[in-house]
Amino acid sequence: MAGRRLLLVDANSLANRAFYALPPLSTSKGVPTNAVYGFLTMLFRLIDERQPEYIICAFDHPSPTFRHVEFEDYKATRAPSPDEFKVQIPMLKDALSALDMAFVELPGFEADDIIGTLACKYSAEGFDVLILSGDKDCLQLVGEGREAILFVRGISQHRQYDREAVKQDMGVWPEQIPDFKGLAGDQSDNIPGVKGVGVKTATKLLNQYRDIEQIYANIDQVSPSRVQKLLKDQQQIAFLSKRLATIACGAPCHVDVEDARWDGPDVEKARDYFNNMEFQSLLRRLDRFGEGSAQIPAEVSRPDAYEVIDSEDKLKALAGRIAESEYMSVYAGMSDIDSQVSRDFLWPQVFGVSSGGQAYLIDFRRGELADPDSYQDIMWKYLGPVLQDSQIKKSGFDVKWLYTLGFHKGIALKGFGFDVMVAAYLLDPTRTTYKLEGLANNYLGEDMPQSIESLPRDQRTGADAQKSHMAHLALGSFFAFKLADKMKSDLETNGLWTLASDVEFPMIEVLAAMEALGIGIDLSKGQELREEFARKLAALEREIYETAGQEFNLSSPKQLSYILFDKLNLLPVKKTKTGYSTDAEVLMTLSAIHPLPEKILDHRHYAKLKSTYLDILESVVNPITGRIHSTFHQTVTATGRLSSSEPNLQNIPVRTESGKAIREIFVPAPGKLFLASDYSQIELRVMAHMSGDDSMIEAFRRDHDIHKATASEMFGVPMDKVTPDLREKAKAVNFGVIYGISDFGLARNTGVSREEARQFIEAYFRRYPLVKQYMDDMVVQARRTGYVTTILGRRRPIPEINSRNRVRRGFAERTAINTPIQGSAADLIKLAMVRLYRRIVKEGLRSRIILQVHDELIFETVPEEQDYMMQMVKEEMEGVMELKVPLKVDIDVGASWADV
DNA sequence: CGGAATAACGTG
DNA sequence: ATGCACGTTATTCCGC
Repeated sequence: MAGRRLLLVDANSLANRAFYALPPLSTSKGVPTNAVYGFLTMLFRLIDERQPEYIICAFDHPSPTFRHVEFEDYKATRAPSPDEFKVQIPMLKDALSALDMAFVELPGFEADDIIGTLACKYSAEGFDVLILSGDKDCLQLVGEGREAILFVRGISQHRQYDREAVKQDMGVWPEQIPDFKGLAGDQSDNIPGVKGVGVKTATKLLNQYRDIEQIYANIDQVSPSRVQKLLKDQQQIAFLSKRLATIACGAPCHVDVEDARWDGPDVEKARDYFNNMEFQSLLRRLDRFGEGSAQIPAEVSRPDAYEVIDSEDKLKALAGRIAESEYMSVYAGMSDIDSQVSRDFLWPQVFGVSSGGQAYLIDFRRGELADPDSYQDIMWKYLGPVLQDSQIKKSGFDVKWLYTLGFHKGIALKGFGFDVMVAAYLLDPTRTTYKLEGLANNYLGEDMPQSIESLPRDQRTGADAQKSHMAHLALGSFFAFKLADKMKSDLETNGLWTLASDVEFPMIEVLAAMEALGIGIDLSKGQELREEFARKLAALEREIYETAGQEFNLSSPKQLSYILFDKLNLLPVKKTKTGYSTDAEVLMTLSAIHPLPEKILDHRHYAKLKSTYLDILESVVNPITGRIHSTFHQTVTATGRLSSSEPNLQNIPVRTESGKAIREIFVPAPGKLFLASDYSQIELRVMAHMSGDDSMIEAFRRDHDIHKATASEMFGVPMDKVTPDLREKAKAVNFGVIYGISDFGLARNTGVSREEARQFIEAYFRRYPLVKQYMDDMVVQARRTGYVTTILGRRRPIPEINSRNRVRRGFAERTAINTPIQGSAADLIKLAMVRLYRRIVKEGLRSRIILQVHDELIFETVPEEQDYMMQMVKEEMEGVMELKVPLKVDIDVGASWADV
């Protein structure tokens, strides 16, 4: 039985998180407000979700704590808070007063201690205690009747912790955390810990012995002996560290919980306060407090709280209800695990729809609708009109799939204004998966019924799994609806709403259209080429076996390694994790002293092209359309680029002759043409713009060959005296700079000495000083805010930027330099695609976008539109945004992909 | 036998 | 230690 809910808030840590997670918001008079605003946003979110009856906010007291008395260096490594933060603490207390919320502070104690004391006391009295904080310190308080909720990654996501979750995350149980810090220390609080004992050792020890006391009681059995000695030598420090890390549960803090009962804000006072602080969105939210959670029926979170639609009558009635409510949310998951629906363009047989606060499961697998030949017609007959009615506002999860199905039927869906999957990607493009259940947990703190895919293989059969999956699909539409509401405000607070509504959401339809149309393929030409490659490979294989003196598996690096380095005694060039490397670079080096490596390279080249692009042709050609329908993924890359798969059409060969032969297989439909348009040097142009470097901007404005111009600058020679060799070197530096290169990397790539490479880079930055400045700025921005942004405000978190590990930090720094460049280029081409798509639709053109390859668009067009398209596409792409440098687009038309 | 890890290589 | 972002292939390895 659930007790009364008490929410304990670590106000300082939450405000601190808000301060660093949000941009420096301020009132029109310049008073900083981001910490207060973020704090309230997070608090309100929790109140919405958990509806606590009692709320107490705890503040750190500015006086020294008992920990400072015991250990004067406590928290000594911590930088003092900036003034912009400090001034917001009193403001925050005013805010709480205005909201009629209780808060406490206590001389000599930190907020943690107050929370610990109250948490222990009231959980013992039968309250359900919820601890809200911005850092992990509070996790040690989790236990029977005490849960913690931590905000992670900015202010938009949070995670709830019970005992199990703490163990999973930290490796030890909550009550062991002080022991853990006693051993491993805590850099952020300057708790020393036992020197020489790290996270791993501490976890191991504590899983073996319950706590530090037990460890020392059995100290002679502790192994290895190195650890035993460290522990013996530093016993005092270990115990001191544990005391410092232990949150007090006996602070002299006397709060009567009844004084902390919270029945909602004093709306008048709160309105005045929010007006003063210019918190527009919170003002709007204020009105919602009165309504409570009435808009969301409580029973919908029960797995059976949905209505099954399994007859034509019910479907008809549902369509009517949707039309009346003017709002719907859709969630189509796989109806079963091995379903081929995506490949055959069939509407799923089971899917969830939600409208007017009610969840529905439309089920075409049983009852009178269960006819595989007609169910789609029935589906479109009743739902087609609502899906095409732009007046009925829609949201959903992974809407692109539905768009694709619609397009395949020749139907254009209308009214979709929000996609939860894409929104989640914008809020955090570095997630590995975007599954609805994970998002519901992270952003709403709610658990969904499990989908069949999320169950282990051996549990996927059976009635329970089916039941759960059906509930997942039906309620999924409702969770998508709730998430859309929540995420919209998250997007707004993070400055991502324009990007979402102007680019990414409209992009969904563009991609769906591309996928549905696909690209034409000359299968017989493909088979010919495949046979030709097979013949070449067979010949090479014979030669190789002869040269090597034996047969072996050519595609096994391990066996090749034996041949090269053991049998032929060639000298290894570099190592991999498991042995000697045989990659192209190594083979290139070795080809100077032996004939075999070059043949291997040749073989690898043909083998790669044949297996990756030719052997799979039949399996990826759709039997109905006869074309290849790749999937374009909008939520995969960390930078904002698209990716493509099944097959990947973004890495079709182009650099070699035999590679180009593969491009000839891709052909326009009869009577049509390909038109290709690519941005010239878009990343360098973006870098010139963002850095504001005059010399580089000037070079682009004069339309100079940029690598030549760079060579001229770097080597101090006139443009007409730049040799091809100097140009190549400058080109390598130009590319290297975009990636955050080192002298070592440049040397390895160009073949010059490291010292020479260092001089190149130095010369480069001397001539383009603002480029250097820009790179430094990106790293600083990442360090300060934890993320970097692109031209349209797309964000990428860079969590490792402050890592103590040099290698990780190095990667993070290069990522911080590269992402704004690569990501801004992605922004620009996506915006251009949306505009081009709209123009094509509006002007009724017969041309279509069929592919995007990062800086290049491929269209299928007709001869009558060729001239217009060439001019129009160029104009839209070059004019997509006014930068400090012109954008330049090259356009070509041809009868195959190889021709353009 | 199936899945994960590894090495290699195609593209921008 | 050592240049960014991806997806696909074949082999090898591990555990059932």
